[in-house]
Amino acid sequence: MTSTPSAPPVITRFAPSPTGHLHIGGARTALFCWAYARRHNGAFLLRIEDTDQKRSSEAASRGILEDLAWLGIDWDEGPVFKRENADGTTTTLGGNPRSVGSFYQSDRRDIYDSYVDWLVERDLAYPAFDTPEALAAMRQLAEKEKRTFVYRRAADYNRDAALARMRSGEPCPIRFKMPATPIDFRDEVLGDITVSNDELDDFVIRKADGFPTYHFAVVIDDELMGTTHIMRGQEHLNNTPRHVALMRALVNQTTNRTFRIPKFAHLTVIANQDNSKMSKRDRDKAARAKCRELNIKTADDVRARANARPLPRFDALSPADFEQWLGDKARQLETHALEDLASVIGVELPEIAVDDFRRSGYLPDAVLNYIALLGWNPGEKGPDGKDLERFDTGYLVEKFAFDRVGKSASKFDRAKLIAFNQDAIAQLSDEEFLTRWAAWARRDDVETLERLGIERLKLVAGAIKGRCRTLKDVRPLVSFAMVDDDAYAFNPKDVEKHLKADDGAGLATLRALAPKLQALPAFDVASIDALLDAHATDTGLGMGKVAQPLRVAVTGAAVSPPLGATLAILGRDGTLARIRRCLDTVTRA
RNA sequence: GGCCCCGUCGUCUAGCCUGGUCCAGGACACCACCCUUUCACGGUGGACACGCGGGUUCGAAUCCCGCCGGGGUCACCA
Repeated sequence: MTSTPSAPPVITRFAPSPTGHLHIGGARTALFCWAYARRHNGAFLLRIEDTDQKRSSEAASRGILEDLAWLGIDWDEGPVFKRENADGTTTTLGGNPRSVGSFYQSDRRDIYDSYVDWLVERDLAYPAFDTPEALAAMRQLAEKEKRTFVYRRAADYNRDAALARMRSGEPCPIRFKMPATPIDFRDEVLGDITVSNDELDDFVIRKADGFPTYHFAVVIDDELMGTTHIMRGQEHLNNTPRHVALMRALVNQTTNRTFRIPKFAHLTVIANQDNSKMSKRDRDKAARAKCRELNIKTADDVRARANARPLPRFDALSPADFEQWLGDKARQLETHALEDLASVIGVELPEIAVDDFRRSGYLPDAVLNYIALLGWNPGEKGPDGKDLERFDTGYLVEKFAFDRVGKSASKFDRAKLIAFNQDAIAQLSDEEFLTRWAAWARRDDVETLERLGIERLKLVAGAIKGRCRTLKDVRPLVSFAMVDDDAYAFNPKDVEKHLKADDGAGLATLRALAPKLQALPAFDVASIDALLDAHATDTGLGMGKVAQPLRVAVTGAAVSPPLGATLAILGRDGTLARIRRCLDTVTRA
C-alpha cells in the first residue's frame, strides 16, 4: 500500500471538470461514490479536473461545490467549502487530512511533469511534432479504409532529434508509447473486458500547452490520492484500457512500487425520453424551437410579446446576441436570460443540471432518491409487499453495492421525479415545509415571499403543502391573494354557474354569509370551516352550494385551495371587501 | 464504419447467475369508477412488456448461437 497505514479502507472520488453546473448524471455518479465510501467506512474525495484552460472556470468549480452541498453529498477530502445548514450551523466540507492535495489539477502540474519526465527518460513516452493537418490527414485515411485511427510513433522517428527539439523549448505534446499487448481489466458492473492493442494508440499525456491530459492526470492523481474504487460514466469505458496501460508502466516515486490498479465501475448513461443524451444545451434547444414555432426572429419580437412586463435579464442581452443565438445551435444563453425568455414564450425548460432542479423547486431528498433508482435497485420488498422504492440516503448507504447496479442505459422520467417530489413535500411538517419554501423563495420567488409574507403563508401551509408538486407551485396556488382586492377578474363561466344561476342563489348565499363572517370571533381556518359547515347544514343547501359561490366571489374562479385556507389568507377585511365587490359587480351586470 | 457495452410494460425496474412457484410482480404516467365544497390527496379496478429466429430441455424471460435494434467511443475535451 502506498498510503499511510491510517488510510481508509475504501477511497472513492468524484472528479468533475468545472465547465458548468453539476449535471444530473454527474450527481448520480457522485451519489454512488459517496454511498460506497460511506458503506465501507471509507473516504469520499472531490477533485476538480481543470486541466482544460479554455473551458474551466472558477465560478463553475464553486457552482459544483454548491450543488453537491445542496444535495447533501458531503466530501471528506477536497476543496474546502462551508455549508450553511438549515438550523443555522455551518459544516465544513473537504480538507486535506492525508496531505494528498491540492485537489485542483491545475495546481499539480509539477507532479505530472516529474512523471512525464520519468516516462520520457525511459522512452515509455515521447515528444511528437505532428502538425494538426498531418494528424487530420491520417484520420481521414483511416476513415476511408474503415479502420480505427490509431496513432503510432513513426518507424523513422528520431528520438534524439525529437528530444533535442523538445529541450530547446519547442512546444509539443508528449505521447505515451502504448505497449503491444492487449489490455484486460475487470469492471465491477460490466464484468471482464479485453481490448486489443490495435485499438489503442499512443495517446497524448501532456498537451503542447504544458497541461496534462485528462488520461494522465487522472491516473497520477488516483494513485497519489489512494483511490481504491473508480466509479464514473460509461463514456469513460473506452478510456480505461489506456489508463490501465499507464498504471502498469508507472512507478510511484515515493514508494517505488508500481501503480495499483483500482477497481472500476462504469455507470450507464442517462438519456432523455427521445434517447438523446441529456445535455445542458437541451434548454436552449427547447427555447429555440419554441421561438421558431412562434416565428420570433428578433429581440423586439420577444419584447412585444412580453407586454411591457420587465425582463431585466433578457434585456441585458444585446439584440445581436439574441439573434445569433437563434441561429446557432452551439450557443447558450445565460441562465436567467433564458428563463425570462421562456416565461414570455411559454416553454418549460427541461431541467438538466442539479441547479436547474433546485431552482425549479425540487427537494434534494427527492432528487437523490430518484437518481439512485436510475441504474440501481435495492431489490427488496417494503412492508406492504411492494418493491421498495422510497428511501433516504441512510438506506442507500446501508444497501449500496455494485452487484445491483444495472448495465443498461436509463431514460430520465421527469414525471416520476415529480411524483417523488410531491410525496416528499407532502411528508414535510408544516414548519419544515415553510422553512424549505422560504429558503427557496429567497432566491427564486422573492415576489411571492414579499407580497404574502411568511406569516400569512403559515395560516395555510397545511392546505397548500399537499397540493405542491414542486416548491414553485406555491405561487399559482396563492396567486389569487397576490392581487389587490379589487383587481382580480371574474371568470364569466364560473360567475354564471355558481352566482347567477337559479335566480342568483349564489348571490343570496353571499349576502347571508357576509355578516356571519364579519361576526366570526377568530378568522382562522378552523373557525371559517366550522362556520361554513354550519351554514350549509342549517340552510340545507349543502356544501357545494355554499362553498362554490364564495370561492368564485373571492378569487374570481371556481378553483382554489380549500375555502378555509383561501379566506384565511385573504383575511377578514380582504374577504369582506371581495364579497362586497362581487355583489356590486355581478349584480349590476 | 471499427471497437466496446446493452436489450422485460410508454418509462424506471423485480425476476435471469442457481431453468418449473411468471398465462411475468412493483412504481410513475395513462383510463374508468368511488370519495369529495373546487383543485388536489386517497381508495378500487383496468389497459400495457420478456426485440426476432433458431437450438438445448419434459419445461426457457431465465442457458447457447445467429440476427435485429439501441447506446458509448474513436481529440493536444474531460
